[in-house]
Amino acid sequence: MTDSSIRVRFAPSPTGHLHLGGARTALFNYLFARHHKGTFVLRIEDTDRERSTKESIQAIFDGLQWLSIDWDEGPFYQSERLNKYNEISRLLLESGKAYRCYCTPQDLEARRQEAISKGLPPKYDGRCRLRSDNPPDPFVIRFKNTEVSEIIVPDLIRGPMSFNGNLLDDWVLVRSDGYPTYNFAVVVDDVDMRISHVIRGDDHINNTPRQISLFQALGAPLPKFAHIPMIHGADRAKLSKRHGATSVMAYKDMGYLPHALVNYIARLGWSHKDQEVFTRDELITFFDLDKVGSSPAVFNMEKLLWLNAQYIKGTPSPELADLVKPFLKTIQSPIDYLSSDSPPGLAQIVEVWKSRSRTLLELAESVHPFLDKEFPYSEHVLSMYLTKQAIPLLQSFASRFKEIQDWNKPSLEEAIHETGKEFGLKLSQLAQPLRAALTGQHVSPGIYDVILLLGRREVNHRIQKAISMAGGHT
RNA sequence: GGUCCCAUCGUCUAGUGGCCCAGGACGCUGGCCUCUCACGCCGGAAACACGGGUUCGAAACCCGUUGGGACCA
Repeated sequence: MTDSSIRVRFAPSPTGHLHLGGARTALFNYLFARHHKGTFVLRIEDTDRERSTKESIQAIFDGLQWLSIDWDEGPFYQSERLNKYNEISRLLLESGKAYRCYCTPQDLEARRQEAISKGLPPKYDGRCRLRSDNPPDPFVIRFKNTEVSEIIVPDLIRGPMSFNGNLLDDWVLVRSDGYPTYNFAVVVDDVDMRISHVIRGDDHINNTPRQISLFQALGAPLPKFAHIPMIHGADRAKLSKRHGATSVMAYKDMGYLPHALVNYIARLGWSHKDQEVFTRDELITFFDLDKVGSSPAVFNMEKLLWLNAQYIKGTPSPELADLVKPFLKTIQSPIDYLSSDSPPGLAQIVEVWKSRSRTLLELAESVHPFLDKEFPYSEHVLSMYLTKQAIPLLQSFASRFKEIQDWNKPSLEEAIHETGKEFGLKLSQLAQPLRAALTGQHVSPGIYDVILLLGRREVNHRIQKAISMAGGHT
């Protein structure tokens, strides 16, 4: 059941990757459509032949798909709708609402400079308006703008915005190569696709008065406008490449979960009471334009990281194991287990690490020593724990572990406890050298988890190796 | 330069004239938990850009200033 009156669109130009700002615009359109049971249209604005690429179109699809932002109609390509624009421009020409202009770019530029030097606004003077001849020279088609003193842009987010109508000129609808200009194609399509709400970045605000006058010339009903604020970098300028990763897919590669990213960008400019974490259904249920703010937001990686950690913790370990697989480093020397030790599954290893990882990349890094006999020892571990003094302790662990019949937590606890008694050391003084020997790091999950995961044979190997490293170190 | 937009803790935000000497979240920080590190839990520091109005009352409404941003060229 869709309410046919609500129709929105996401209309990216395929001139690069899908960036965070675009993704959020897409998301807001998507959420608005889903919330109101309307229709979400995807339209590719590829009339800029120089800059539009097939790769960019694919990048948009990939990004939206990864974020699970699906659309109902399209993708429509403006490059395939040239006939439509021609038809409309011909209609406009015939009804006298547009005219051919034969002024050359050079003339225009000269007149523009002149106007600027006289302190006048550099608008087209309309000199071709009255031309009735139709020479075979190149021409553009201009909109015959009817001057009004004021144009009001009604906006759902900011309220009415007032523009000085005298500053609008007879702008170009169709270029000399027959291609529509951005403002022309947008309006033709929004009318044709019966778009009810135009939700887009506020970098389009200044285009809106022109578009409104075209809607009116076309006798089409005005859609409702909602200009959402930009996402800025830390320097408060519009997010761009120099702010680092802005491509949605870069976040995939960095080990972010798509729902965490969606959750994060949803909360940039929009809020629902004090809630921070939302399921997709909650987003759809709670989202509406009246809760979208009007001031720009600064992108903050720390908060995204926190949200991602929340989502990682909340993901069932078997599922997380599948997600982390593409991030796993190549295993040089797989751990071999005794037949009595059942090799742990990736999910079990992930389980003990997921509250300690903020990204899948971190998770993969952490998990690696549990899959590979080859793992690095940190400097800190080498100098602090794998020293000559640690050798007797490690030897004691080795021999006590050898005695253990059933390789389980109670037996291990007892063995470690006995070792502690022997050396007069507390658990905290025992666990660190052992952890160092077993993982090469001074932080890890609980020591019993580590021991159980590695299995009897590997634990013994690692202790022996640590002993020899300690002997050769100092 | 012109046009337009924006302005609550460092950051994301709640706040729609009295519930606000401003609430939540990230980050920072003190503590608890504890074999380490996380997680979790409890606490803390931290903001209404400024100046005028309007009003019995202003973070909220109006005007101006300042600051930031976007678009156009």
